[in-house]
Amino acid sequence: MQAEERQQRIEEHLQKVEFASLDELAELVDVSVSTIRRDLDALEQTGSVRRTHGGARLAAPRSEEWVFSARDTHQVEEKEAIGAAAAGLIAPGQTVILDAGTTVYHIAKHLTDKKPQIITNSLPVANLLAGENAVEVVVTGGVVYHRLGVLMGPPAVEAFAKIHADVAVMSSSGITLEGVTNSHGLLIEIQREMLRAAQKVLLCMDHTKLGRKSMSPLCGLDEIDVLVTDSRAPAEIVEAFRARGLDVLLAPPSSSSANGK
Amino acid sequence: MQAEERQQRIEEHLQKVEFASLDELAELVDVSVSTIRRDLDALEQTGSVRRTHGGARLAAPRSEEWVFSARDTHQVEEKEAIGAAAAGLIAPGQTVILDAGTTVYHIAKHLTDKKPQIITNSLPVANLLAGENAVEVVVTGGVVYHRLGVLMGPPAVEAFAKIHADVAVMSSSGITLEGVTNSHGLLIEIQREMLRAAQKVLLCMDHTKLGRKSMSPLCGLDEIDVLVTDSRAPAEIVEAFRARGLDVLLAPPSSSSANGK
DNA sequence: CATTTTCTTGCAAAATCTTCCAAAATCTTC
DNA sequence: GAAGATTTTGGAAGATTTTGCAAGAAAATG
Repeated sequence: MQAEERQQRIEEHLQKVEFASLDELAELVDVSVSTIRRDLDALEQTGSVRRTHGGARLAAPRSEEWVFSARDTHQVEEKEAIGAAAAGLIAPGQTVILDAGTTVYHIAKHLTDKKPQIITNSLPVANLLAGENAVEVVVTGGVVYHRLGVLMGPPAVEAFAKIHADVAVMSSSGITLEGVTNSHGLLIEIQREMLRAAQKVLLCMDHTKLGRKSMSPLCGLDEIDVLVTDSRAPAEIVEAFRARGLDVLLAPPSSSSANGK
Repeated sequence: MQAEERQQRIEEHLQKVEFASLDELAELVDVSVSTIRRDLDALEQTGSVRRTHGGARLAAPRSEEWVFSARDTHQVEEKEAIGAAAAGLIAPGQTVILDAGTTVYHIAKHLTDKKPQIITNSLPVANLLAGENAVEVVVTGGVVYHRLGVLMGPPAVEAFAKIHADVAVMSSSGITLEGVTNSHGLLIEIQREMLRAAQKVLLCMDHTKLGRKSMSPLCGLDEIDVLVTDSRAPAEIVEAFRARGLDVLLAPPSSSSANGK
């Protein structure tokens, strides 16, 4: 069996079981544990799998960007770094649209100093910022989509249709040279209104989303002003985007963090 | 089993039972108590779990982290009792308007069995019910009022103006024979629309609010269908309301309570 | 205040990781 | 095809981490 085939099988297996031990994987593809170690190292480089002691776990179960959970453990460091970097692009007092999605949630945490006016359709974000009284939060109406905490439906669309904002901070589940795509079709309409309402658009996504294409097309690259991603983004993809005139900001690994074990 | 998988299982278990002893957890994942201790320390670092003597509990039991829960140390038992009693007046599948305010929040907790459709302008309520997928939650738009998590302003008013509901569950800060009053002037307009939209109106308030009058008049007694209060309500006031044709429901002290402490 | 339970700390055994090397497989080049 | 170079694989030795246990400290219980 080829190395690639093996790694693909490992990845597929992890899709099912979420966690697996080295022995389990070694038996699955019938090679030694040493080889499994090397395969997992390779898979970790691409970001799809994370090593643990004695085994490995899936880096991103499901199409997680929209599955909101306070204890989201996937690419947390990257998202934190993206959050800090993206917040640096917001000027104090600006009117900011915040999309739903876990990456944007991390950005929201860094915005309190800027005393912004926030408009959002994300319950978790509204929740997070509602306690800060330096921040004015406007929530769109809509039906709550279970698990995600996103407000959807006509009221949400209309709310964005009526307003104007300085910046929109958005995320999606894929971007290629052909444009930006999102896995969640029902959100597309709302996101289009966000794009329209904002003067400047920041698209924030961790490196695993680069080069990926998902179900529904959202917009072209020309509608994005800055793509904010983390420093593990493959250099050639970043270059390709830059060549197309897209401004790409690579968030440096969190040096600010103090919680490093 | 890997450390990470173990910790995830512990967390999931705590999601269900809220509290667990060390022995219970040790048996669940089949390791020694020492290891459980270390796992819990790790989980506590991430903030998802809180250690106690002899066990652990969920760090954030639901999202009670709302600011208002801090001031909500008053008449909690009464509010719980009112919550259970008022929930009994709601039929399965009904469309229910939920007001903001701590008393109504307690009612929301008892509604999940009824599979209702909820319309609310309260972020804490939306938050609480967003996780339940038997419940459909519609949120009005609006500006978040700090501390309370209420959505206010024209979008909130309009949202209620456009709809119709079977029941409105409301609260206010005072009721006398002259009518219902509320201390928060900005909410009055929204509450008037709730009254108008609903076919049946439940007014829920603990006994300390009876006979009190506060700043802004909201409506007359004839617009209320049932007043739900706790059993410590003064008998003569209750009689007076009943004499005026108002239906008064006295919630019995919570016999159901098992969460001592 | 005595008893029981739980917590901390230190340590040794077990499991796992890293690094290195030789055998096997694959690829070049002729 | 064959000889040599390169890559991949499996395994072993030593370093590192994790685990379970035990003794004394601290806390809860009545």
